Amino acid sequence: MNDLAILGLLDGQDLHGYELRKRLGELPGMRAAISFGSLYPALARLERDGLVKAVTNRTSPTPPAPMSGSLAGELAAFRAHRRRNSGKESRGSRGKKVYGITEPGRQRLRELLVAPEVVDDREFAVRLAFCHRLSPAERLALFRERREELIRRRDQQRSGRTSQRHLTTYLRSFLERDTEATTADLAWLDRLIAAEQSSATAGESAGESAPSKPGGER
Amino acid sequence: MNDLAILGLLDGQDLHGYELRKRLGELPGMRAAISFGSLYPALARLERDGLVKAVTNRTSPTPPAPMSGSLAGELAAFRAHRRRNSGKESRGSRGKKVYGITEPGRQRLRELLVAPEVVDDREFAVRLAFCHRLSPAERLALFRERREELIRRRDQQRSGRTSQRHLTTYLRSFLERDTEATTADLAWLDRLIAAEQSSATAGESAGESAPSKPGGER
DNA sequence: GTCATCATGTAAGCCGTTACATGATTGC
DNA sequence: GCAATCATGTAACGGCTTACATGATGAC
Repeated sequence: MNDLAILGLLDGQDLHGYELRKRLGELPGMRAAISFGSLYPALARLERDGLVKAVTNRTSPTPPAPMSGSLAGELAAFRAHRRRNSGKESRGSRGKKVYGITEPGRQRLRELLVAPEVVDDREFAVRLAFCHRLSPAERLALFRERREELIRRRDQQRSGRTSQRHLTTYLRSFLERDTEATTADLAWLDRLIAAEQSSATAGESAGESAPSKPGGER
Repeated sequence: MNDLAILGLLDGQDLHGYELRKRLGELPGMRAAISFGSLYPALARLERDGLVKAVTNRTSPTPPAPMSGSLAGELAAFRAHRRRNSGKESRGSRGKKVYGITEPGRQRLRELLVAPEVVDDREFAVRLAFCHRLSPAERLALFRERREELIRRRDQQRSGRTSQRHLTTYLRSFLERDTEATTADLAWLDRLIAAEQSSATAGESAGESAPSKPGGER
């Protein structure tokens, strides 16, 4: 799941590890940000496999940081950089190691997005965050797979409630709420699928498969 | 979390590992049953620490298995048992190792139930399954802690939605549904807390702290 | 007598965490 | 200069999974 999230974020823009971790934490389904002890080795592995590569720290298309006019700081960093080693390696102007996704990385991202179902709810949330990289058909398949998982779960809850031996009131109440939540999730998913289908049909007649988003990428 | 679930289940009745695993899987919040490679070492550790102990396989107060009148089987098992070693060790009539909780184990269970908050949703579900072992005050504290966590989460969702950069429609839609779910969870929890408080008050006036269970003393 | 299931364990390996070590940058 | 924060890593450790090994029981 971490690989998926890392590649997904880097597909949007180049980032260095420290920043990447913050974004990872903001992603829905990634409640707690992963630790550096996990992130850096993961990045190293991805780089080794050629899925990401370190790039020079040219200003990103959409600079996320305030970049608060610290010209003096930039210059000092530049001097420091030259002091250490002049231009060798792909480290940015501040010693930050900025990563970008490669073409094999993008391919891998799509693979991970369409990979066989997983039961984990958080995994679905992460996939959803990057599913705009999929084709309409693949996206629909992802949604339908999720739908089947939720239906499976709801049925299990229903059958389980009757077969269950002596439940406490607390647990019974919880299970009711749980079923309710699953039902609501299912309704939401159905709306999502319906919207997707109609936009796919619209795209068909228009000759393009663009989601209903103005100013979409590309 | 596994320790909590194991101790909680054993507090209800004596069980052997194989059966325990099945029950663990049925517990809400324990979507996938843990593996044997995790369970047996855990049980060994708990036994070493004196929190559970192996007991002889006397018939449980509430026999869960069909116990389908296999008298011949029982006898054969008894013979097999005698063949191997006569009465040494606390193994039941079939080689099954049936565990029961000890007094220190019960104490540990209560410790785990009231232990400081965790963000994991599944952990709360497991605690809820066994919270009837807590005093009304402790239970209320558990609920309130959970409530604060949910409120924290909802506020974060609200602030996050505005600060978030370029969200895809998919993610935006998901976040809306997520907030909705959190709100509904919160409402449910509030009902639970209200019910708990009224039953506590009722118990107070009656001189006892009994939950609202029919058949309880006045 | 053989196969599925019940039942208990061990070993190797993956993946993630905490703790530690190091150094640059910036504000005061 | 000093502290806080940014930034990158390594090492030790823990927990869980898969795969493997073993054997009893019960159905046919």
